[in-house]
Amino acid sequence: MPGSSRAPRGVRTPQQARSRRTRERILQAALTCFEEQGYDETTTAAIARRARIAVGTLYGYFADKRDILLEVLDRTLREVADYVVRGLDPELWQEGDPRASVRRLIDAVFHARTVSPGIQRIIWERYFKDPAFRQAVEEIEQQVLQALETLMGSLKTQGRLRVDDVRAAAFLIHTATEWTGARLMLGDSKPAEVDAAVEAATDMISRFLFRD
Amino acid sequence: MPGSSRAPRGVRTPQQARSRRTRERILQAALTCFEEQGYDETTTAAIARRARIAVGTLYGYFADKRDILLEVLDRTLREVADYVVRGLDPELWQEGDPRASVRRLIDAVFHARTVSPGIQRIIWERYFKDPAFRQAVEEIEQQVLQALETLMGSLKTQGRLRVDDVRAAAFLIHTATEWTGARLMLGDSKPAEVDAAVEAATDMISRFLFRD
Amino acid sequence: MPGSSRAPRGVRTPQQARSRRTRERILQAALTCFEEQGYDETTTAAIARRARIAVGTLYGYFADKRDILLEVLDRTLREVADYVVRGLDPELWQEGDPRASVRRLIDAVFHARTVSPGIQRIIWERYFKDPAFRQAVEEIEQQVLQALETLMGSLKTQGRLRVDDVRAAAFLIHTATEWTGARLMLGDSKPAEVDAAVEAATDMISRFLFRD
Amino acid sequence: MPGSSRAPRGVRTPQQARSRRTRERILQAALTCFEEQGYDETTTAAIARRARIAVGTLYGYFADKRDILLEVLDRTLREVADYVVRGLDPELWQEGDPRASVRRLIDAVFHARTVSPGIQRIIWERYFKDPAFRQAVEEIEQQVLQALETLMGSLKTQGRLRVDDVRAAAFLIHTATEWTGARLMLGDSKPAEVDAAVEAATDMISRFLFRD
DNA sequence: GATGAATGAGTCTTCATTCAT
DNA sequence: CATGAATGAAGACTCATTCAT
Repeated sequence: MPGSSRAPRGVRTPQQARSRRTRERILQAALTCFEEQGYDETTTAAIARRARIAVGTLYGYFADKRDILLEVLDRTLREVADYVVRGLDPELWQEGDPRASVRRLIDAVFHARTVSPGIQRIIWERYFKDPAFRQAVEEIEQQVLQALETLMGSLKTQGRLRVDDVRAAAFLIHTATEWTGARLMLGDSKPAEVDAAVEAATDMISRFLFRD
Repeated sequence: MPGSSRAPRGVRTPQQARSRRTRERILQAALTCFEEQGYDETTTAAIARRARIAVGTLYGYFADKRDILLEVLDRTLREVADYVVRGLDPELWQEGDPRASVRRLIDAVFHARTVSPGIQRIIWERYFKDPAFRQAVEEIEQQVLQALETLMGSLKTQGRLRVDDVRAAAFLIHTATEWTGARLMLGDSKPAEVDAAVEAATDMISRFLFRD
Repeated sequence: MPGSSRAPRGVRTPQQARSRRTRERILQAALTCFEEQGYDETTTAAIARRARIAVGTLYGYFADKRDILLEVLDRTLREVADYVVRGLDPELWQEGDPRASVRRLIDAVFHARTVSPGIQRIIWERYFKDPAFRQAVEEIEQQVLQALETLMGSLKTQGRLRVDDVRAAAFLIHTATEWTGARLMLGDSKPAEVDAAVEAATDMISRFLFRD
Repeated sequence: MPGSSRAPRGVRTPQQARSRRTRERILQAALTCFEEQGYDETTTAAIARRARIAVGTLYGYFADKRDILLEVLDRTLREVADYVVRGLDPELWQEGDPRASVRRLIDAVFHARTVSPGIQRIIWERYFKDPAFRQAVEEIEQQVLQALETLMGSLKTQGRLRVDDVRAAAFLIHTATEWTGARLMLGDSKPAEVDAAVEAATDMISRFLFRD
């Protein structure tokens, strides 16, 4: 949790009800502003205005603008990760067509991009720029990777997987689908392109994981 | 060519030798600055200083700072694309182990990340932020996609490919390896991770394209 | 007494014991903060934190931050003045070498600088900036001047003094030694410089006051 | 020269005529603002307004507000020091009443306080607050001390001085008169007090230096 | 009386861009 | 064409003080 691991200056840790509500309002306002205008384009004044508080109040809850972003991203990333992880329920992979399961995974990854797309664009924007963001992203990504790895591990035990390095495979699958999904969902692609890519990705990953 | 598609104010098409040399000096200086410090962190004054010209002179050759970046990126992207395309020579795929060819492709894509890594980070940073950049990137990417498609097309004609939608496959392969490579080469990954990913990617794409 | 000459809004005269104790805690906290960080650098929040009270509580006891300083200075000045006045006990001047007595005086003035040096620096800092401070300083200084004058008056009556204007002499001696002491004790002088200055000052004032 | 020993960011070193004039205008404007309102009370915007330039221009010539002050003080200090040094011409001390010479010195020191009194107040204000200022002050003070020392050295050679440690005596005399003068001239003293102090100081220093 | 969250005016500083010389 | 001084809008952040609870 980025926002609470630091506590510079007089950053209040919310304990009272009103305090917590204010903090929430700030984050909500920031989310909206960042989503609509991007990070650099959003001023602290704009966030404050939207949250209907004074600028100074912001600084009672967050060290600086970047600190707010860090927490907004953190939340968004969690939401996105949860979205994907939910699609990895091992039960869903036990029976039936493996290809259908792969397809479901890919759909999940792609659709996860529709959660706060503006924020997700900011994530790409900061990824190589700010090591702290990269770390935050990777930390949460671990959840997804872990789930993928666990799932694949159990499939492998059952002899249903043809993959050797499960860890590397999980990383590769996630990375490949993540960026493909991002480009298609956050850019300005046509639905047909998206469908074709989903289809191809399903093939690619199915063949990668399973024997025909 | 992003720089020449616009013609703001007094932007002249360089015709004289000195003019061309000055333009080159600016781009070279900008490249170095961007590479070392990033786009936002580079001031126009810094570029001018490094190019040993006056700030005002910049604006005789480029409409604004973004315009310089656009051209620097354009060049870098071309270089990167060439690097990859060179590894796609159909001759190399005609004979021998298909897996080795795939491996060569992946190596090429990964190693292409070592060309001006700072600039490439900027590309990721601007990709979703500025449509013009996205367009520039995609325009040049077409070269790679085209080459991939051509290559795969000929393989398919020879019945060596199990892929249906060649276009989608090309896109998918490129996208997947591009981002995987970027993360591993531009972030701070360990060599072992890189090797494992290359290995896994080779498997994935080989199985995607070829029957065992 | 600077703190009580004004009576803003809800400033209460402390009557209950707890009240008095809180007031004391604030002053003590402020003293420490000012001493360690200077006046401008100390925030009201820092004082409150150190006093383990809420910021708002400060304003129940003092009109504003400056008011707190005024009282802290007042106390420090009194302490410093007492220190010096104690060294002016007429008895000590009655007998023995007059030069030794002068020396004792100078030592006292110099050593008085070691009392809350940080606060004393603030006094110099505000002296010309805020008339109220200047007045406070001069008011307390009167004690020292008075003592000096009384002492010198009695010496003069005994015919041991060659000075005409006792009042002006007292002022001059005090002023001269005060600033010389401040520079040497509050700045970053070497002990040797201090000793040399004390020696010279002893000579100067002895010769000023007494016939050889 | 404090202002020129640093050159952070794009601080222009004035080489062209216009540049030099702008720099001068900034310093002049700053001098006036500081003199009238004090340092903290003067905003960079106010200086720019008075100099009839844009705020940004300030930062082309000075690293920050403090840097401007540093140079303004430097100039003022030089002026003040020159004023005093001029009164120390050894010729004036060769003949005639030594007491008259001392009196002239004291008059010089006191009157030097009338040069930019507002700026001088700032010097006292920053003296203990900012080591860089203290150093600047002491550096220039050396000129005065040097002149005093030289003068006293030659008087001593002639056997006209009863002082042993000439260096310490110079420091003491300067310090004592400086602060006495400052208090009387920069504070709000009455002329009578000033006169009495000058008279007493003349006595004190004459007796210190010369045998009756 | 105490609390501490909220206030918001006020500051310095940056930097892409322009334009007189 | 080049120069580089000048521009000035813009933005992040601080902190003494207030006031609802």
